Amino acid sequence: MSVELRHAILGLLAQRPMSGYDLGRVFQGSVAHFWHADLSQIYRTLRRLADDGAIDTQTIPQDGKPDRKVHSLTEAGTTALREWLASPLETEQVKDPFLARLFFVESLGRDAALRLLDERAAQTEAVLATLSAIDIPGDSLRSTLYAATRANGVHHARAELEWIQHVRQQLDDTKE
Amino acid sequence: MSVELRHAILGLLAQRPMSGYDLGRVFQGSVAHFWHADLSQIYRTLRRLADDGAIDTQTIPQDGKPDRKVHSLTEAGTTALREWLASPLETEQVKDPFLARLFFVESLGRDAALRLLDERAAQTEAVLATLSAIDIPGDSLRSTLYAATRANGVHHARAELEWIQHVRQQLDDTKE
DNA sequence: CGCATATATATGCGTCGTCCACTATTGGTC
DNA sequence: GACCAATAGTGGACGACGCATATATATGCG
Repeated sequence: MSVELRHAILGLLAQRPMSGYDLGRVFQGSVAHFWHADLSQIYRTLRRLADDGAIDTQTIPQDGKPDRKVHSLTEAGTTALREWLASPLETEQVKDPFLARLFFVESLGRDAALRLLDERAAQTEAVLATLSAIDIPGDSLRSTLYAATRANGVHHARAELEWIQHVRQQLDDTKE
Repeated sequence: MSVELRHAILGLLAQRPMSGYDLGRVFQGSVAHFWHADLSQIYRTLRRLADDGAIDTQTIPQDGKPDRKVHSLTEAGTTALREWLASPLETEQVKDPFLARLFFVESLGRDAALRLLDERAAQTEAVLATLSAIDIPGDSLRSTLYAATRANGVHHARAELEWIQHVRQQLDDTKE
């Protein structure tokens, strides 16, 4: 729930100072499998972080392009990040559009449910391929944890495929 | 993304006509493992569905309590539901606060990461216990699909626990 | 030459969603 | 008797978010 983008930005800036545009590329790239954010939202959040004194901004003039504003954590920002990291885990409120659809597809009958599962299986295979493609080098703590976030997706994708097989069997036993 | 609460409400009303308050209890209860919604949001969405002519409202006077407004699908509502169910699956944009935390907890060191995993494991065990507790009776298509939505949570909870074990081992091999 | 794309930041609009408060009554607990 | 929860619905405030658009320039493609 509570203002996660703020924390994600603090976390990224703790790793290295960056501009809003840089953050946008990171959210589109390396961390896209666990977080994403719109550029306009990033800039708005950066402004609020600056207002709260959590980040320092250094303006680097460039010719041709607009000024680069490189943001880095202040002491207050570092403290805020640590507080978030140390706070107890909230139980996440689930919203799973696919499961909702599977549940409600009942009104279209068994075959529609099976087709939906096929579609989901294909989608999951694609995700699995994407996540497996990259092998993360290095044995630093950071790269180990980064690899872990990707491995999480792999484990869940496999679980999803196994579950789909399970449901297919259940549906085969269901008359109608 | 796109206006899922509308569709979830259409789906529930297709199963049986209900009041907004009833919907609230369903979102807090039987479907809470894949969707939830605030009462005020439910009432607002019902109003918009009524404006769009997707639902019919029958007011049933009660003594003592406010009138019950029982909503049911119109033909237009049924069509809208079917269209949603038949539309192609969108690839869901992931936002996983836990994975974000795990990635950024790097700045607190290896022990903090291990503690976070412990917390997650406990949380996941609790979810697993809740989901496993209920055995769904019946072999109708609806109850099979409902059981499937719960089984999904079980499969993923187990995958999460396996993944945690995997990450613990990786961290043991990581110096620092 | 025009058009698309990348770099870089920012504003505005509208929706969605959460929290809180309020109305009104019945029934149960301390 | 006072307080709280459940039933049933309504309304406001506010934040988070996504999409479109604006600005300004450089490079590359056909």
